[in-house]
Amino acid sequence: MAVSVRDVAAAASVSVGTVSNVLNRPDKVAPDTVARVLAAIDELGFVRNDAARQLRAGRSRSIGLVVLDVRNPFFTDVARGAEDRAAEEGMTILLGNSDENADRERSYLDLFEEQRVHGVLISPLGDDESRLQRLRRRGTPVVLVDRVSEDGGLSSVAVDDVVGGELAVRHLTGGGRRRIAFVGGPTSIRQVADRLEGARRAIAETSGAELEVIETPSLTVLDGRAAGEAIRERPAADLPDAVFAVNDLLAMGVLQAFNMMGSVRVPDDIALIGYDDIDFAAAAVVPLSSIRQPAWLIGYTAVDLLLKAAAEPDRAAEQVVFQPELVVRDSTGVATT
Amino acid sequence: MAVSVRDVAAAASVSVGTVSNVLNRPDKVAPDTVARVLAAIDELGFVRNDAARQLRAGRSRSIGLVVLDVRNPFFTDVARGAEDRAAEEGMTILLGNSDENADRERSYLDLFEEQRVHGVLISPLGDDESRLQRLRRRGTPVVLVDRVSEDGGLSSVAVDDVVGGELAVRHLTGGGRRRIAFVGGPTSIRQVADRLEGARRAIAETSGAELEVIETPSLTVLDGRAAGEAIRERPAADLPDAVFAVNDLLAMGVLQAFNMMGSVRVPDDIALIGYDDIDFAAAAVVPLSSIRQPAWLIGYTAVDLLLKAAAEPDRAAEQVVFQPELVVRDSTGVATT
DNA sequence: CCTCCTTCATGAATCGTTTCAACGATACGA
DNA sequence: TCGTATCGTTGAAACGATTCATGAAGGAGG
Repeated sequence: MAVSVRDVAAAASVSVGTVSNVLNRPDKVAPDTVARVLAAIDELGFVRNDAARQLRAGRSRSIGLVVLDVRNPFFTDVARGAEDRAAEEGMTILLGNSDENADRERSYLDLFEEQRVHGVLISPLGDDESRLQRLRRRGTPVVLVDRVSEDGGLSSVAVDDVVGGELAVRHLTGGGRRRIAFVGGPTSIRQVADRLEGARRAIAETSGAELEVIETPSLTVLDGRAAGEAIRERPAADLPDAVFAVNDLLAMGVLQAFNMMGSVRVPDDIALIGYDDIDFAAAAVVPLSSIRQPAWLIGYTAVDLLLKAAAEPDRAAEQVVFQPELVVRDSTGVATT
Repeated sequence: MAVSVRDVAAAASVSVGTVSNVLNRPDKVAPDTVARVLAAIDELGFVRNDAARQLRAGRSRSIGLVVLDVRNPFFTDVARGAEDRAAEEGMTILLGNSDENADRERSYLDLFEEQRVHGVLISPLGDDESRLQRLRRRGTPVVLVDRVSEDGGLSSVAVDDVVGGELAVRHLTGGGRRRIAFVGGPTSIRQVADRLEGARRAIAETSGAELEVIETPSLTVLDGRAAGEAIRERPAADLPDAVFAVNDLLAMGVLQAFNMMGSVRVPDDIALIGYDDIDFAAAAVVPLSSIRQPAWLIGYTAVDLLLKAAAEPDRAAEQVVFQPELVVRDSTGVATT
């Protein structure tokens, strides 16, 4: 049933070595031999067996990518960037979705290690890098995505989330807002903690400004909606005058909650800013101000780093940090009433 | 560097065969031998080489899944269902995103075939099943997802899209709407064509009802928004009184366009219904009526069929068809003015 | 005519795991 | 005491592609 190089070799009356050469270094083989082998391949319907290839090569030609949430467009954009860079080298991305769940994260790492992937890109859940360090020691390059290494032991490609948080809140205070609610969580996720830290710094530099933290269980539209509803229910005197949502998904949820009863107007009553600048953000009912991160570029660069690390195993860990950018839209605009 | 069963065997003073048995059939090995081998594995940090395993086994323990759009929550739900069923068998899902692009679809199929995946689940782009038929003839089971096989040659798990289209439009006409716009495309995608067919049938049974088809280049929020804007610009006399969007992403886009200027009220001026019933639908500014499909179950069932087909290669192709369900929310509700 | 290159092709060895026929040891029943 | 199960273990063969040392054939230069 299965057609192997051996069968192709027989059909083309050459040796298996020659078939392999046709496949991998056609220039080293006489043109008419190439043609003959190709014809045999075509006729027999030969398809390379990747497992055998990998076994021989020692490493697979895939790169594992573990993200926190596939449904977040930010991560699909990162994945796309990674895929594009990998494709340039004829490699593939294996996408794993940890869904902010430690067990799932671990099982993907185990899987990738058994697969002898070329390397692992990961947007990790907690702060424990020991598992990743071990992986790296054993010879699998690891690059942190959207997150800086705690102790600099691992390479990373990230955006400065503290600066991002500062940008967001400074924009709000600059627009005259003073009672700011930070919506996001869990704070065990580094990105959340950093953006909060940035928010605090921006608050500290404005007299009279205060920050209220509303922690959410995770970073989805539904959590945002719940948070938004909780805010909406408050007595008017208790309302914040601005909300900084730690990502756009949450922000969209908050916006939906505010809009639902028409009770809270954005930006008139409450200004709203998100983070990530996903496509949906611009297309929201009230176009959403946000902090843009170069998602595609992050993925692209991460693979780049990974390939370099794979080529020179002794290379020191390298940190690439991009700067976030404020994108102003209606949701933090001048009151339109 | 690399630790193999051979090293483990040496460290535990047993044969390689025994190590393999400990890994795969621990009950066939004496308890203290198991312990000794496990200790050696742990000490040496042995990790199975999946490539070698696969090579020996002839097939990988992964299942390839090609979807039209990873960003569509419907497909991530399908993927999740597939993943859950696969996990029950200790298998893995390889997720490929064709992005409605034939080249990408083809390259994923090639990749999966080289990987000797256990089978392929695919939500195919066009109507050409020959590539898939060939794959199947060569021994890789194929199951169509969210789509019925043209000639019954391939197994499939789908939802009756014609019925779904009928349900949607009948609901609109039942609410008194007569000038209905169908938004969706390209019609080369079977799901789109079928839902349109259903819409036409429902129109035919209502006197005075008419259907206008507004074709979109693809099925994204942005396309929906563009279509919505085009409708909004029309003179009032030319407006439809209902829109059936072929999926929720489009519907959300249409809704955003309608809301943006406040010029078109949903459902007062125009009723709107989508398809898929994604989470966002319920959470939209105007909660969206939609046609629910059992996404998770589709994925789960598809893997189930695949596994059966893999177990008995001569099994006849099997078609599973689920029925769609109408979910009524505000967007088609009674006018609230 | 001989030597030295270059170009092509060969086929055995290799990667790491699993499988399976075979075997030694121990126990059991007759 | 002698078969005969049963249990645990062994080690070689196999999976299929790639690599690489080896060598054959042909051409150029002297």
